[in-house]
Amino acid sequence: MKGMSRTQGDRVEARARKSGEAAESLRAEEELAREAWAPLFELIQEQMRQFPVLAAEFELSPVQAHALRMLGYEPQPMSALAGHLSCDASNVTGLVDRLEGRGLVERRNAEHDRRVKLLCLTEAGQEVRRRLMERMAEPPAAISALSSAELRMLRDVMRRAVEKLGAPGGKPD
Amino acid sequence: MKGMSRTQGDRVEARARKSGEAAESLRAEEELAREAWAPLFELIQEQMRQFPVLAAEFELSPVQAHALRMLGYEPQPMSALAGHLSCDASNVTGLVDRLEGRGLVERRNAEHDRRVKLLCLTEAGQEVRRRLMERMAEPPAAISALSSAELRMLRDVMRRAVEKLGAPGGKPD
DNA sequence: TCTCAATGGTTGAGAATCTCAATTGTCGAG
DNA sequence: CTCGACAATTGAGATTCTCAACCATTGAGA
Repeated sequence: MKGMSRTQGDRVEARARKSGEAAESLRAEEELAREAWAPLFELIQEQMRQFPVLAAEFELSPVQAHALRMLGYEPQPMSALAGHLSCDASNVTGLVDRLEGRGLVERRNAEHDRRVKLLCLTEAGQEVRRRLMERMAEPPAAISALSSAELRMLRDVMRRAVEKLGAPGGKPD
Repeated sequence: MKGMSRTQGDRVEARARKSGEAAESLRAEEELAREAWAPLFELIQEQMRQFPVLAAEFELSPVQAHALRMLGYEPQPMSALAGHLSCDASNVTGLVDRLEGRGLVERRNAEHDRRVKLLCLTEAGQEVRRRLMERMAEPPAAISALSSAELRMLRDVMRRAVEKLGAPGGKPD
């Protein structure tokens, strides 16, 4: 009921050791989390498998699509994009080269620091991104086949879940 | 295995046109599906981002990890793996070369057809796969932070959702 | 039986993606 | 002003990917 943010793992086990019943209950909850995670993970795998196909609809590689998604908000330095993509900075250079070559992205100099280059979408880039995001917002068959009641539950629970992630990118637009 | 992806949209609208009320209800349900999908998609993006890191824990590339996951059941021909990975057959050759080079996978000749080579995990491969799967079954913080009631709902709804996928790989083990 | 199109896998060319190490230009603290 | 830190780039080398061409085998039909 009170779904306070609860950093699990060690802390949970430490508390659990204080009482046999509590320990049992917590282990049950952990098991429950695994059970809930399993089908979710199935869906994720399926989506991961399809993502390259989806990106190809826009003649983008998976990484390019991901990058485009991340560049939707305000201009970001290359290093920030590298962070979002969890990859080396040197990787981003070539990636941006190709996106820039296609006229989807622009490098601009930051006035406060001449080392950094800010990435922003061009008009064309914004348009492609808009269509891409729209396409990605289409729920897959597995989801849209659920009943209204199920959808409502799913929505509410998942909203509460992602709230706890700190929500690095997803609200605007 | 043709175009399952786009089914719902058009068909829903076609049915909707038959009745004003029904149309409204269906549009509402579609909107609901989008609302439920959005936070789910957030989570998926986050997991996709983390997957390479997770695979690296086992010194595997993302594709290798995915392949290992798919090879858990019975021996499969290379073409089947290509299908699971949604990639060209020629791609699988090199991939399997490297996995075989590491002693995780074996090519065996199928007796019923001398063209096909069946892929099976070695002992070492099974062990790595076991640990990999165990690691992937750990729910992320966003999920395990939910309450028991929420987890139960999520589990039940998601189980019903993935049932409709035909479940190509996920039960055994 | 012989032929031949289709199939499973491999090879080679070429592009994109990735990491690591080294480089260049810039910033900021001592 | 100097020096370590930082942003981005470059270059080498590995992996992943697609496409086209290829080889061996299969299965079916003349």
